[in-house]
Amino acid sequence: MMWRWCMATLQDVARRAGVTAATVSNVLTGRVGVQAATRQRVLAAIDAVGYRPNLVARGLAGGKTFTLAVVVPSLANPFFAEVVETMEAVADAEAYQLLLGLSHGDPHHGARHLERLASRWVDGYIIMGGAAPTTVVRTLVATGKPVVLSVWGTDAAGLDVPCVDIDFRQAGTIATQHLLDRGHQRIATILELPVQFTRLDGYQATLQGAGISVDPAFVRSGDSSFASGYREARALLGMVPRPTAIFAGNDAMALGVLKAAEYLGMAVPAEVAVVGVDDIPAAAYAHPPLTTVHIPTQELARLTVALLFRRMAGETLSTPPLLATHLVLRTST
Amino acid sequence: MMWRWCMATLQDVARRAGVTAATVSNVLTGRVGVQAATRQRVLAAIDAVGYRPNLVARGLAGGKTFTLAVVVPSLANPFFAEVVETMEAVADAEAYQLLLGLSHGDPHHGARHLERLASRWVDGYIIMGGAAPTTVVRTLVATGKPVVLSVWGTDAAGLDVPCVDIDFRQAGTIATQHLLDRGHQRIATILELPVQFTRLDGYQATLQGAGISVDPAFVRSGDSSFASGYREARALLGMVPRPTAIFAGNDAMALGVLKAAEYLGMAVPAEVAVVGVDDIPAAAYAHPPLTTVHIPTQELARLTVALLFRRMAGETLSTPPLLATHLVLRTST
DNA sequence: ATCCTTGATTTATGCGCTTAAATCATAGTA
DNA sequence: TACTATGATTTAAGCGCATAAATCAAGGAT
Repeated sequence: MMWRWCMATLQDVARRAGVTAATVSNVLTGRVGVQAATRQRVLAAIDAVGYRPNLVARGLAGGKTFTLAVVVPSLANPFFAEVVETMEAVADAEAYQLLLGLSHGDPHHGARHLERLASRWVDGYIIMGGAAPTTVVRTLVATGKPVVLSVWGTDAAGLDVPCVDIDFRQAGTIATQHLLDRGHQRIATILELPVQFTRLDGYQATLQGAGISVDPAFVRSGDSSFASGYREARALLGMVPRPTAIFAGNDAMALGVLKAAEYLGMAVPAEVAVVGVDDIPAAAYAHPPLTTVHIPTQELARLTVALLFRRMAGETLSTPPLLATHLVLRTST
Repeated sequence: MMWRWCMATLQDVARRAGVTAATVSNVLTGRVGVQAATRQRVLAAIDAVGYRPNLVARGLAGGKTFTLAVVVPSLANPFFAEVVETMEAVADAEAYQLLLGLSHGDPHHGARHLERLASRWVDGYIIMGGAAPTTVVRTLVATGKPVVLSVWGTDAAGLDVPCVDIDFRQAGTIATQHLLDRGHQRIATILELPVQFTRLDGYQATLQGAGISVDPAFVRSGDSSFASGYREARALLGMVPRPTAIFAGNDAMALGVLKAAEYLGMAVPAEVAVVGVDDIPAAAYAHPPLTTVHIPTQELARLTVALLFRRMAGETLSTPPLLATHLVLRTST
């Protein structure tokens, strides 16, 4: 027989207090009234033996594990790291803990996580950034388990799940409009497609709104990495006529653009203006400090967890409005 | 009665295969031999009903939860984020999942996490960067539960726990020696004390080894943030005579130093050389790209989890040698 | 004094699984 | 043929807790 690290059990407390386990359970849960005197004895016994409820047993008996699953593409991305950080704080305040699942970029990996998480009877699921295939999410939702998606993108529409998301179209609009306001006419963009499609949409609409036709050659595709930002910027800045401003789909790529400009000896923002999206800490330290569209990560995290709790409480809820972004003006534009 | 999201149970499988639950359990665990024919029927039944073992019940019955606790100061720090990322991958390969606990900088908060994690019967604990008070760790260890510390610093010596750590003294030596090699004589440092004490030690020893006396005014104290690096660098670079090189205890502060130099219009590395510690992604994007001492986060994560698994398997192990660091030469020196 | 109501406490059962011990079938030995 | 050893399968018990149902003890109304 495997040895258990002997912690005191309900039985131990009950014996010591001269009552039955059920009574102890009652004072603990408060579901059923207990006389003041016995409650005192029980409480005394509890801290006499140093009793701590066993959440495994409690989970099996009650069907509630006080665990939230958070499935995320990666923590190497500071955006997700920050969001998870805040989610943990919010969950913690409600005595929940997070079971972490990383897809490391492979949705099927995320799917395997979900399967195992289901075996664990987690109380609710948060799935972010396409960390699992939509079909898998659909079947998970079909089981009736509480699920909330976050930064899921466009294909969440068909799903019957609340999805907390950022208004990335607005981000594209804000960034592009800002560059227009600065007097730029030839504005290029580097985006990870199709993920950042809405950003492209905002970009295109804004240009067209200003009566500027979108040059397909000015729309480049990256993979959200610094390296791809650098590579595409090198390409863009070598064109004739070259763009005078670049809107990058995220800050990592924008930093790559800055580096490319530096490499080419082009002054920022004099010769080329750069704007990113995210507002990661490194953006502020960049050279020059990066103008970027701030994404409200904390608000996103808080809202996501809050919705999940409401869903767990039985509410049927719908997708909330997209969270607004705003420009953080620094000196790269 | 609370409703369970009805998943198939062992009973269902057993009924369908015409055997008892124990037999199904036997084919699942493989602990006891099962005849090939019945095994086939059981396996067929399993995927006929779509059975998934219930890890909660399994945990209660078997005392093993396939869960690892990871208690970390913060994910906002990219160092920890990267480590956790790798730990997750390693644990995942062994079918373990991570229960995340963040102390958000307050060890007592970490302690509360540990307490709750104990109630969950997690199979093992990884505690990093002083995310819980040493005394609490000591009592946890005393219960016999598998614990491995990581980047714990000096006060782990008294504890009877393996502690995976980085040779930060070496990091200090490498950085300082590199600056000496570059011909610098007046080398200042910005460190978070007492956490980064060993770095200071390496710094001092190296200077003394070179016959240079350590000027106390050149040793400044920061809090590992960009802002503190900036602030202290402003102070240092205003001194007469001013230092010609600055060794920052981590990259965030080093980036602050770079920014301060830029603000003061001082060329890097011509007028002041800067070296950091960590090798975070942003270091490569900095202006100029930051020379820094690389910390092997992946190796750290892998080794920590590997040790924990060995400890969980019953081995009694001791603290492994400190992990070596190495210089990443970029253009800030 | 009797009955009923109300609230406190206990009894009993089960959550889904593991596992030691018991039972059963089969083949091998004398 | 009877008997034992071997391996497959089942039975039984329990992990620690929650909870519905049963029991018990008072207190209030009649």
